[in-house]
This record gives sequence, structure tokens and C-alpha cells, in this order.
Amino acid sequence: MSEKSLPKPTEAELQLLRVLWARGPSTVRDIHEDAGDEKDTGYTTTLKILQKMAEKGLVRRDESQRSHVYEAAVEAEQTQRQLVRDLLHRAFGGSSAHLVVQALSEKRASKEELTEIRRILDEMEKSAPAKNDQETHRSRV
Amino acid sequence: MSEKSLPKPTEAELQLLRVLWARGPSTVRDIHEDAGDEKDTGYTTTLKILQKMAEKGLVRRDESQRSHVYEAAVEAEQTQRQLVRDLLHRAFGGSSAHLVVQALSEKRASKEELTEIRRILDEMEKSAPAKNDQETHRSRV
DNA sequence: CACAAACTACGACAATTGTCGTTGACACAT
DNA sequence: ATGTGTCAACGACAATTGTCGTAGTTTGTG
Repeated sequence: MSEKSLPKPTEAELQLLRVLWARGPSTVRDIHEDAGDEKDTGYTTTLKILQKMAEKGLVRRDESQRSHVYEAAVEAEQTQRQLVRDLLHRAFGGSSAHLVVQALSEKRASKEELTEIRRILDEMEKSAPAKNDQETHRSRV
Repeated sequence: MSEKSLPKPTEAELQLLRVLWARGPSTVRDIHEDAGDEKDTGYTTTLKILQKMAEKGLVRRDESQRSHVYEAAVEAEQTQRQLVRDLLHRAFGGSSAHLVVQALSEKRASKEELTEIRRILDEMEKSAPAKNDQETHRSRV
């Protein structure tokens, strides 16, 4: 109900979100340096993207300090789910099974992960027999 | 080895690829009308996107007829895998298990699909204990 | 105080994407 | 042969994205 369905983050935005999810509230400087491991871009670029993100509501900004502190306004899980849903419809015609198969064949999961997945499957099959239920946002994991 | 790693299809391009995968070689007119179910855009828009795709190598074009015939130059599976890989790294830090969990919690798979997934898991766990094997492109499904 | 460093804000810019409208060629039916 | 309709090609256009450079302000140090 209260899912505002914020705009889908772009490539660069997602990268900064990942930094924020890992670090928690941070200054532009810190975000920029953390993100810089994978990318080589100017400081003002990072700043500008964060400003855009603030406009869009993807991050919150605390301006009480001279160096503004940014914080993710969207949760990792929610965003990931949004991206998965998007890909699901755009590329897989809604078949989550196909997506799962491709994901697994793309990068082998560890033994623990496979067990975890199996556990989820069990749970699923138990709780909801065959309904195509849409209210399945239990947010497990 | 012979994977040219073609450019990632954009939103609109992917939509047309889906039509081509379903229909096989088709004229612009047919592609446009099939795609038009979900979208309402002009004929020349579809044409232009197909031309761009031909330049990029995403589709092949047969110009022997007055109405050119387009055909997908990339396979569905390969492209889907590419998109999954992309999302995997961009949003999930490479953890396919997390992606799988989100995919399953996003849209409930049918009982048959769950069984299918389980079968794949079995196969996986059996064939390759824990290696991060890259040659797992058996193209099942 | 004066100067250097760090920070935000703002505008500029090229590249990409999706969208049309127009034009010129071609084909077919009257 | 003339006109009607279909088609590919091309240019134009707005919107978005990622990228900087510069200006102006604040902070801190000598």
C-alpha cells in the first residue's frame, strides 16, 4: 500500500546506492571515494548525481553540517525486488522460473546458498499450494 | 569463445527482440503490430529501432524483398543470461542466491516450475560440488 | 587578516534514446 | 498512366544521463 514506487535508479545511481547501503549515512567525499574503487570519475559528478537522487527521493540529505550527509531513502531489498520485477517482465515474460534458472547457471551459488534456496522452496510450496498469490511480500532474508 | 558480447539491448530493443524470438523472421509491419499490443507508437519508430539494432548487430536484415525481413541475431537465452549477469553485479554484488530469492518472492512460480527449479538444484549439487564452473551452459529449458 | 582548501550550486556539453514527420522510391489496381 | 498506398531512409527533436568546469561560500591555518 505505502509503496511509493520511486523511480528506477539508473546505473550510476545504483552504484551510489550500493555504497550507501553498505556504509550507511555518509558524506559525498566518502561516498565518492568508496565508489571510486570501481570507477574513475570526478568529485562533482558524484555530487551532482547525489543531488539528482535527492530530488527524486532516492536519498535523504542532512544539510545541518557543512558537508552534507546523504542516506539511502530506499531499502536495498525493495529496490532489488523492483529491479528483478522489471527484468522479469521485460526479458522473461514474467516467468520467474526461467529467470532463476538463468541466474543459477550464470554464477554457481555456494553449497550454503543452494541449501538456503531449497529451504525457501520448501516454505513456498508448503504455505501456498498453487495460487498465483500477489501478496507474497513477506520480506524474508 | 565466439561470444562477441554484443551491446546490451535497451528497453525498446528488448521488446522487439521478444517479438522476434516469438515470431521468428518477420517484416517491420508484423513486428510493429505484434509489439503494438503493449505499446502505442508509430510505425517509423519501430522501423528506426530495428535499423539501429541491425547496425549494432542485434538483428540481421534480409533486404531481398521490398519489405525487409528482420531476424534476431542473438539468442534469447544468451541475452537473458547477459541481462541477469548484469543485474547480478550491478544490484546484488554477485550473489545469485539473493537474486533467486528476490525473484521467487516477487512472483510465485507454479508448482511445476518449483519442481523444475528443484531438479536443477539437484543437478547442480551433484555435478559440480562447489567449483565456480563457467562451462555450465547446457542450455536446458 | 589573508590565503588555501574543501564544499555546494549551477550551467554547459556530448552521447544516447525514443519519438515523429517528411521524402522519395516502388507496386498495384483502376 | 495515373493515383493510392506501402515502404525504407533520413533528419529533427525533446528528454535523460553522465561528465566536468567554474563560481561563490565557508572553514581553518598561518
